[in-house]
Amino acid sequence: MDSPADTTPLAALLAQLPQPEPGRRKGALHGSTVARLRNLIVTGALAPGAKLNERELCLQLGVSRTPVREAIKTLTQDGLLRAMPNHSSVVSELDVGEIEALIDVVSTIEGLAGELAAARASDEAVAEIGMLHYKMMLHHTRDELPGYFEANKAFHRRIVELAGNPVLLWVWELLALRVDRARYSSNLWPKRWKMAIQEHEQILAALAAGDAALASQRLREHVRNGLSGLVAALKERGEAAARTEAPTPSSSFRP
Amino acid sequence: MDSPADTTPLAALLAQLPQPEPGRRKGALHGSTVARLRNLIVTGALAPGAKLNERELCLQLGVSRTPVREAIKTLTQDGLLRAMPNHSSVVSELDVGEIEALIDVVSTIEGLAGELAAARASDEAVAEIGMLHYKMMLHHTRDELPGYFEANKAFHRRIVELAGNPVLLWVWELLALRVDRARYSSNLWPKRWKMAIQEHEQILAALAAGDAALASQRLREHVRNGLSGLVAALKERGEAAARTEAPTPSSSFRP
DNA sequence: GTCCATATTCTTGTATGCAAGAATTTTTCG
DNA sequence: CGAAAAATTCTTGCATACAAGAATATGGAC
Repeated sequence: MDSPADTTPLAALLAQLPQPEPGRRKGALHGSTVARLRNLIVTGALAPGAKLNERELCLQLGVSRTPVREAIKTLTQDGLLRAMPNHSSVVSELDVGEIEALIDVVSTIEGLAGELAAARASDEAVAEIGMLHYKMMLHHTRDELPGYFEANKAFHRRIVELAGNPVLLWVWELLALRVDRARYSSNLWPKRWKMAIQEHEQILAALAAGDAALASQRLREHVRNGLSGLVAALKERGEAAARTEAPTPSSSFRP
Repeated sequence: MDSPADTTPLAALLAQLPQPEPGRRKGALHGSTVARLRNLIVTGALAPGAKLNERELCLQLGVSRTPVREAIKTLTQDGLLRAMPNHSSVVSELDVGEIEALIDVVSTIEGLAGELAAARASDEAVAEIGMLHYKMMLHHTRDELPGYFEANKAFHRRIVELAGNPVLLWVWELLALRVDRARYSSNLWPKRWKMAIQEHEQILAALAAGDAALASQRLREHVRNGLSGLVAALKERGEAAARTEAPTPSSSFRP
């Protein structure tokens, strides 16, 4: 029955795909499985709405169902998957409404981070954050989008860390997952990157001056502006896709 | 006599122990196990610092290791447990520092909720929240502490729901877990309950007036006051406990 | 040919087995 | 008698087996 290649295309993929680790120690599978599966979702390799077949994932990831199921549970809690009992888990939809909801929450959280961070910002910390800012600009000049995203995220993260509030950092990281996913889903250079760089510099200035209210306000608005731009880009792209796409049988109506 | 034993000693024990649910349908074990274990932690039946032995928990909860392990993973993500690879999970310490960190975050989140809710508050919604407020007062007059906590939480939750932002509600629920745990750990009537009731009424007034800025500020301060009082009570009690006894943390508890 | 009932297959939920690493006890040597 | 080392036991991490429910295919009646 199991003739070569054709019957099990997954098995072929299996051999090429990155196995967990050759020198796998014992307690490492859960964490790495979560990370790899999360990456598949955040980067869009697993598209929103995709059904997750556990057995298939086991083959893809080269592990048994136990760590896969644990990872699914974890990512469901993080809001990246949706689960219904006795049904396959599904990659949660990335609707614009959720990103709009994110705007208020993330901007508020980062505003708080700026407020707390400004009160504790040493010269060294400000210099470090400034370094991340310049790193981001460097990636921009090189036209390296992933590096740009990464440095931008590090810039924000460092400010949240500087706030010195572990609960705040915890919440921020949960939110950052969804923000990352939204960014990847557009995979576009922010139209307002020039403005963003200016805003970063103003945030740095407020932090350096220890002006909590100003840092808070500027971070809040910077985040709001950035995510709003993202929403606009997604809406644009969504409309473009709707125009060009083949006619869908069921729910086709015109605005 | 329990002579045979060797083959399946657990099976015999399982029959007597409280089963999760007689009419157990298939997909229900994970959720109920999480809920029961979480309850043990939040209420303090599993004390901070207690080590969780999976096999023991299986016996106590009457399920196999799989759902128990899933529940442990879930609660670890929620911050109620701490896990180290190849070691038993431990109920996370409820240190005052974390509650102090919670103050900034929860007050900010609820402040945002108040702001958004005020803009959307219908008369009906305000009336419903007012009802919850009176329910809380009723429980106070009856000296029913759990009911008081519950109604208080419902009051706050309803406002967050009213904000109409699912991400905000998600974050609030995660934070509320930790707040609940802190409250249970004191298990005391708030000293400032009278003030709290006044503040609730002022919040209601701001919501009814649709004054977003005022509702936001009042909620923020109300939450900050309440949690600060909780911290004060815990510090007081911690000092009292340190004076009188040398407690021994243990993993054993009684059903 | 279509629709409904039934049977088969597939997928998830739960339990259990086995091995690696940690904890504990026992043994051995100074 | 004490301490280090070895062995036993215990606990977790991962894999797999089995069962219940859902999805899909098959067959029959109209």
